[in-house]
Amino acid sequence: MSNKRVTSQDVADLAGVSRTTVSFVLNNVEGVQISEATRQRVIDAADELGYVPDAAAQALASRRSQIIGLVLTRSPHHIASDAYITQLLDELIEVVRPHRIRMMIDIVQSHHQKEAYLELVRAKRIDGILLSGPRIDDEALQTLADEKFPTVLMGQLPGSQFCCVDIDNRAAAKTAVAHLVSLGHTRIACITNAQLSYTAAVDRLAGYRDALDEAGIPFDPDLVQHGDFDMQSGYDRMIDLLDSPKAMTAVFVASDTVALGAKAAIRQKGLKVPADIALVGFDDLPFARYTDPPLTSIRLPFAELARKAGEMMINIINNIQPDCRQIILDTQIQVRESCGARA
Amino acid sequence: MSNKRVTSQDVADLAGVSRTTVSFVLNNVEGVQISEATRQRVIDAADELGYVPDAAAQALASRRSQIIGLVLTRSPHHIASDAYITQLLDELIEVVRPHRIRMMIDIVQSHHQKEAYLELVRAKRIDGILLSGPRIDDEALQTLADEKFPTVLMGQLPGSQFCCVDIDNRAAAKTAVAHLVSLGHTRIACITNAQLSYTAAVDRLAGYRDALDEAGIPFDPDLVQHGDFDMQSGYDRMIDLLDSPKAMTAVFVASDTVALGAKAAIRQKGLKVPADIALVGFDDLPFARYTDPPLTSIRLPFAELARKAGEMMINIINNIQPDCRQIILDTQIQVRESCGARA
DNA sequence: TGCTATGATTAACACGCGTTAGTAACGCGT
DNA sequence: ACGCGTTACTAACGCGTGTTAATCATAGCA
Repeated sequence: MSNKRVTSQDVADLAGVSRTTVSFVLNNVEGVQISEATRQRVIDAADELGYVPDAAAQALASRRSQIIGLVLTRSPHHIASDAYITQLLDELIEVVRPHRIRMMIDIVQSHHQKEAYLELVRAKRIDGILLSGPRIDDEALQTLADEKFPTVLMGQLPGSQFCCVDIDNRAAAKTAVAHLVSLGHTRIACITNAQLSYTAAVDRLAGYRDALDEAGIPFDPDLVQHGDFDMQSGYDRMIDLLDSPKAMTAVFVASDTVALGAKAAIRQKGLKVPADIALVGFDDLPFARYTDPPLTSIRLPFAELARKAGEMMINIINNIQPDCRQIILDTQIQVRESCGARA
Repeated sequence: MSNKRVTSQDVADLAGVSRTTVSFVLNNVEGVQISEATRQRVIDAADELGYVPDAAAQALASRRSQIIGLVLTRSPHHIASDAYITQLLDELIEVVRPHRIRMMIDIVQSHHQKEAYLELVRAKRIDGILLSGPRIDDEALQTLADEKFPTVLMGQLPGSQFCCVDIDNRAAAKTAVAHLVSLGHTRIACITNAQLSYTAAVDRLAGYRDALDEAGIPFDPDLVQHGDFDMQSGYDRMIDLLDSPKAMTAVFVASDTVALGAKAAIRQKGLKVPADIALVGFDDLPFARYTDPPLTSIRLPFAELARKAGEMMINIINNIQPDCRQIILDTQIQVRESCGARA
């Protein structure tokens, strides 16, 4: 083990300058004049020694950890079935990489104290926090707001002033259900993606009602069930629906993952999609076009969401006021066979 | 913003002791005697002030960042379709959390220089590195070995002395194919999970051949296609197989993700699973039991793999020699309907 | 009274870097 | 000779913690 660590002093010695000069050159500090000759000498020396600044020392001196925390406030159970997280992660890493920033990830379980991620902030371990799936009852969030800690939400928190990136869940859900209406369905059930403590679930359900209202179809609470992120919940809630006395010819499931479970339940009951029950999902996960039949869904621009969130965060950290604090991206319906449009 | 940061000095002042004593108490330093009275005073003071040690300062002084890097050496394209990563991540975080360790994640693209993650090590940003999907041609790995940097591989690198956690891909694949053989199939095709530069792909293909050999079925290279991690590749390769003049009654696809694509292709051709073509996957991803028909697959103990890897890493970092350097976990076949056993 | 053993605490240095304030050298004009 | 600005650099402090070596009080023992 070559345990001889190379410090900026070593670089300074080799280049025949002071440590300060090395710092100036390597960090491209503005407003400081360095002759081209010395600049090159320093760079060459650093290069020759393979100098890499110590992250901890840099963080301590500069008060920047160069790390952004990605916090997922969901139970592990949910995480495992959420395929889109990898998409987010990948895009985020790409966006922040040019800024020499790394991603630290934490998963906050509901049964642990929700303030767990506050420690990341307190210890100055991260420069900013990216929160996916904010919950209304999250008190730690208020603390972040009070301290003006750089925060970007993926998802919305009604009435808050947080920067956030999201889609218009309500409009998207309305589009999905309106599509079913346009195909002649009037008895349309709904399985939400999650409990209503998640704002996205509330909004998607509202969109469902909007579409019904617009079509003059009365809302029937018995046709609404609440999913819980994973496939099993979709299966269970669909069985509930099919076992109920209420008849239906279509189901809007506000999550592809949950929809997959629902589809299995429909099949279990000996019914066919879309002949007996038309199905529309939400998210357009990669598997949606490969299911049998392919699943009609709302395409969610994951990559763009992540990119926008990352860029917003970078701006905030660099004290650049973003032009807008709330970014709402467009979605599009992806019509396949499960809704019966292409039967 | 309450920008008055609480330092250990503040705690010391409040408790009426020196900063050193605070450090001793809060870190439970062994071999140092502190009276119970002062110990409690310090703890109370820290509590009252809401003291959280500065991570950077701690890292600088202790030479431990308390961060473990998870490095995925795959293209983003593959990442996005790999649902299992979230499972790994989640379990890893749980395992290291009690040790007050965090996870930093990086994705190394093949077209970037592979040594990218070496910077994490050089900057002492991480205490250990967890590498998923090691590639044979990765030179940076040798550097890590030379420096005895704490490294754990998820997957194997034949001939290397690295600590690693993996399953017996070959035996598992053999089991899967043997199952098809036991159902009477003799014309069994194979679609690998990836190109053969990935050791797992090589091993699973070998297992396929093992099963054929044992059954006395001649190996036909025309029945082998190479997948590329995602569903599209499965779809394409399956179309290739079905378009070829070779007949087959079963397919072993060495990845559930790829298998999903293959299944779509079979359906596209107007064939039925398992009546016309029996299908067996690999990984047993969450969606496997919800496809139509449910997919027979090899259950991969993701959670346990992650746990073992995490524990191994913790041990190495703490200089505890692990009892064994290479952990190979068992897998089990999960028989469902796609193979025809439960038709 | 001295002298040692021990238990409790601290002064002081180290970690590696960013950064402010300040210096030294060098023209250039009077 | 002096002043003055500009360019090119550096001494020295601070970031907040871990840790070693030293200090101080106390008690036991002759």
